[in-house]
Amino acid sequence: MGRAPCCDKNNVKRGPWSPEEDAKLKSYIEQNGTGGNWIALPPKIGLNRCGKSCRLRWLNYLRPNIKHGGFSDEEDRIICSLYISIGSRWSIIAAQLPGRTDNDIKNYWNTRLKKKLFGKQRQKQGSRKGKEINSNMVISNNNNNNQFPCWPELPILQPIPYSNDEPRFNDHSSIRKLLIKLGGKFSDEYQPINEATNPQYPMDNSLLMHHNSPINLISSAPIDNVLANAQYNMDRAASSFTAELEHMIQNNQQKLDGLEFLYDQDMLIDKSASTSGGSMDWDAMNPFVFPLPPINDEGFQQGVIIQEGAFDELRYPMAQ
DNA sequence: AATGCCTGCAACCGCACTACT
DNA sequence: AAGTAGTGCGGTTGCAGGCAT
Repeated sequence: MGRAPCCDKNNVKRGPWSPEEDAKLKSYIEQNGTGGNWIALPPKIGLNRCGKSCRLRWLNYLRPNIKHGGFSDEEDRIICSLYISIGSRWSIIAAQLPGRTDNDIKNYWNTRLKKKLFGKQRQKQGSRKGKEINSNMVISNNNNNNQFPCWPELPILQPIPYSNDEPRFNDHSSIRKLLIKLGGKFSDEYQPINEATNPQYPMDNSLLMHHNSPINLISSAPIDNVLANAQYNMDRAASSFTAELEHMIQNNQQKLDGLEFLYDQDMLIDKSASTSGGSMDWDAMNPFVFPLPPINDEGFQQGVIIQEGAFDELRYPMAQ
């Protein structure tokens, strides 16, 4: 027995919103707020819409300070970096991009960035083609031990002016709380790297075990330290991303220029072994568990490092 | 000009989580 | 503790417009 639907789908309007509906919803929320109950909202306004639909319309389109389209290079870079690190957690990625919605970013990634990344983009010469996106991409030269990509410094976000009664995640503290809320993927308190030896070190077990291959996070090996320091569970994101990446790599005999770091590390994708069609061995996937920077009270102060030039192919897909 | 394909985006769907009773 | 309602989220779908043939 499934749960009761939130509304009678046969008796609510669906599909695109009319300007009149938009105006009603916007006007009401601006004056009265959501009242904390989206389900109860449509009848109050006289809208024959599902509450969820109203919420979505407001969040993705009507609320103030929403930006549509025109993603900047910096935003591209942040999206790519965050996707590589945390996967398709669009709400978290959106929290790093003021004015952007998770839906927008998701669409942008699925329709453009992903294709650019893997060279499938049609050679459509838009105005953005010639832009450089590498200016802030740096490789951590002092990270000799593991050559892990790390995060470029992300901009300190200014809160979006917003006065309604919904919780927002534009400040880093809220983001941090949100991340913690996401099932312990981040520890409640950042602990320095040397606390990796602490047996109480918080870590989701699913990161430790995969395919019955235990990963010793307590080891003194630098890579383990890095993993331990990551403090978050990457199993889902890594699985989806690496599966996708594996597929792409299989279909691109040529190395992905600029993404050599995905190949060059000792433990990276074993291309010969990855042709089985099955899932990758977790040990081989570990390199994709890029350490997300510890989230401290200042928010993301450290960033993923994307090798300089790593996203040239985003801009200049493999010419055919 | 007509047709079919492709792309981008808005909106929907269903599940998971949380709060409340 | 269990059930229910509301919310948030990621994945998917459907459609309109652009493009290629």
